[in-house]
Amino acid sequence: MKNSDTKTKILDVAEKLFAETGIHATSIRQIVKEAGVNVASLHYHFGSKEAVIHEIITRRLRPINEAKEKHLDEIEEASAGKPPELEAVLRAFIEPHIHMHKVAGDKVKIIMKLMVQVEDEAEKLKLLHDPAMMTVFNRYISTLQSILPHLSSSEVLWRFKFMIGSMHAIMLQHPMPPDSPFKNEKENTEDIINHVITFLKAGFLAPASTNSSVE
Amino acid sequence: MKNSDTKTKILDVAEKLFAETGIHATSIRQIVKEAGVNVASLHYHFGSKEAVIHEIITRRLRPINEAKEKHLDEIEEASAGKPPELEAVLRAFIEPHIHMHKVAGDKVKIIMKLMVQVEDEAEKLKLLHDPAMMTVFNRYISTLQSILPHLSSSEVLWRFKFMIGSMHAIMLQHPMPPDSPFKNEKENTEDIINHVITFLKAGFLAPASTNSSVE
DNA sequence: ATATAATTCAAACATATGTTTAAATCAAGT
DNA sequence: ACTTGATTTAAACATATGTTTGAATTATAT
Repeated sequence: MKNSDTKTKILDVAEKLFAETGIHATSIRQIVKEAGVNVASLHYHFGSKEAVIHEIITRRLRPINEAKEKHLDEIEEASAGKPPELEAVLRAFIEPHIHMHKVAGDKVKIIMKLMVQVEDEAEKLKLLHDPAMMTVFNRYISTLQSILPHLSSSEVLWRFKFMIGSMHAIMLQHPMPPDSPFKNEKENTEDIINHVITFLKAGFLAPASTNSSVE
Repeated sequence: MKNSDTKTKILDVAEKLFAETGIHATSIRQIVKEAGVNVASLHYHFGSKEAVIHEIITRRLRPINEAKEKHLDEIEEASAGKPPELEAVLRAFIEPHIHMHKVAGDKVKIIMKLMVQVEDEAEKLKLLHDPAMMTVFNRYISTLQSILPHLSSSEVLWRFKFMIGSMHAIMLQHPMPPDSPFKNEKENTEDIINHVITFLKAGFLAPASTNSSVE
């Protein structure tokens, strides 16, 4: 079927160009040229450039969310009613991202950037409010709360956000300047996961922060 | 002096519009219209739209970096040769950001987004490699390493990056959907700082993560 | 008051953009 | 072979974009 051939070719090329040049700096003409298809063909299949962006993001995010959900299912089943291990929950949440990062390489970088940019754009694409994604988020937050009952729900949510921020830090690969004495050696995926899990586990297990307003 | 009047007016309006509509979705015609100045006046003062973006970012980032540097100077002086307290170092790094967040409000949001977007754009603006900023970064990393000598320099750098990611999480204010049962109550600045400091302190104090490569 | 420089302005420039049109080509079923 | 619907194509469309021009205006200093 030529149909899906053209569609996936457009998505693949667009994703690559977005990652290289940036989303707005990439025109649909560049995309169709490198993909070897006609400009009207893109509109025929997707309807608009925005729809292409949307599809690129969801295509990557969907399997991540499914993996996250599946992992949490397994963990909950294994722990049989009792709150599961914190580390297991953190790994379940983080590994799908890092794994995708490993498979898709720098393309993931643009996904994260796209999400930031998309949030920027008057929220025309409400990907971040995607119900499937939010359902998974809420499940994880609930589980974390059950593991850490002494923390207020607000504090659990903050720590959850810090976790996402840390993951972004990994995937965006904030650059250090070439002349900086501090560099990350080339580490394998497992090492990076260990780094972040160690850091986050300690962070989540920290005692409740003092509240300035009460007393 | 009219000069600085027009310049700052352009910067103020541009910053506001970028924050509302996004950087690429905002044209210089919108900017000059709302600022009440002529389109050529913008080019006269700044030379290009890119230069405006650059100036908006540096204008906000400069005082933050200066505060960070000043705080670290004070801490080092007070500790007199010995490694300073971890919490003091973390507060010195984070408070200037949060404080600016308090003063500039949602405008800060766009600064963070701008930095992500700018990094996107073929790195024409190399703000993230700004020497002043990197010097401060390196000083903080060195100080953290001296406090945590048992950690490899690579692990210190990772935790430093996780800290930046957590700060981004605060400033970008990752939205939760309106119907989510999990929300952050309206908390004051001090509470948020306490949340993140508690989290980060525990994370930095975590033992070294196990390395998968050496046995 | 006059000369010089800085600034503002309306208008035009050049072009890159996302999108649409309508004809041509291809695929599949009868 | 013929018909129908899906797909691809070249070309045109409409317009929004950042930028530049050159004259007009304003500020500054002699």
